[in-house]
Amino acid sequence: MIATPDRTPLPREFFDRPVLEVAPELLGRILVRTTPDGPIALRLTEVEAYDGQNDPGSHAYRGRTPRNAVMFGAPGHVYVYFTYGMWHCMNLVCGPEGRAAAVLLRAGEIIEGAELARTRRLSARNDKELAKGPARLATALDVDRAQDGVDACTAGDTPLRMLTGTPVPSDQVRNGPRTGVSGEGAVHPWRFWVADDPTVSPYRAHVPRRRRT
DNA sequence: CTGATGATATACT
DNA sequence: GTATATCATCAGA
Repeated sequence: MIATPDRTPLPREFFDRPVLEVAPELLGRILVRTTPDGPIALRLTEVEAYDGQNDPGSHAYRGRTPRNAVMFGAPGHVYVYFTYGMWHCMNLVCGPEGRAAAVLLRAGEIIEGAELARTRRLSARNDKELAKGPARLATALDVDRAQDGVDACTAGDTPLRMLTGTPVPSDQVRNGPRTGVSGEGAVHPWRFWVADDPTVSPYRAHVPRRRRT
């Protein structure tokens, strides 16, 4: 039989721990996005850990900027960045204030509100592709810089909330190098995903782009 | 299936 | 000026 997912919000203490502990435990949790048209719920299947303290791959590695300021704040808040001139990606801040660690939400399964997600993901050929990739996930959930800094742990009228869901047993968690990360940051196997899950994004090693003519 | 390309904000040299 | 925590689309095998 299939257990009913726990709809209790994740407490802030869950996020106030080392990011490498939090990241694998986020798999199987449920992210709820409240929109004017109704809720969209996503079961997380793939994440990556970024640690601003020691990690050259992290946006916070070289210090605070207007873009990454939320990473330096309290755990359990949402950090959203805009990249490649077109896309948004969504993170959850971990560790104590000042630590600047976060988990990038890379992929998931839409378990509620798929009809709303489809209207924002017209190029998706099936529902497994709705949130297969970090920018696709943010697009499907209608997340952009307007949600930067939102608290995902409060019970009020928040646009985004993390619920307990059904944690994935550790023997079902796989890990490997992070996608698209270059240099020394690429050696860390800090990408975590659910074994054999069809909504996990394909791995792509980082390739520097040749410059335009 | 693979590889090339354009879209161009943000941070950095 | 160059690189990037990406994706959609196209050409070709």
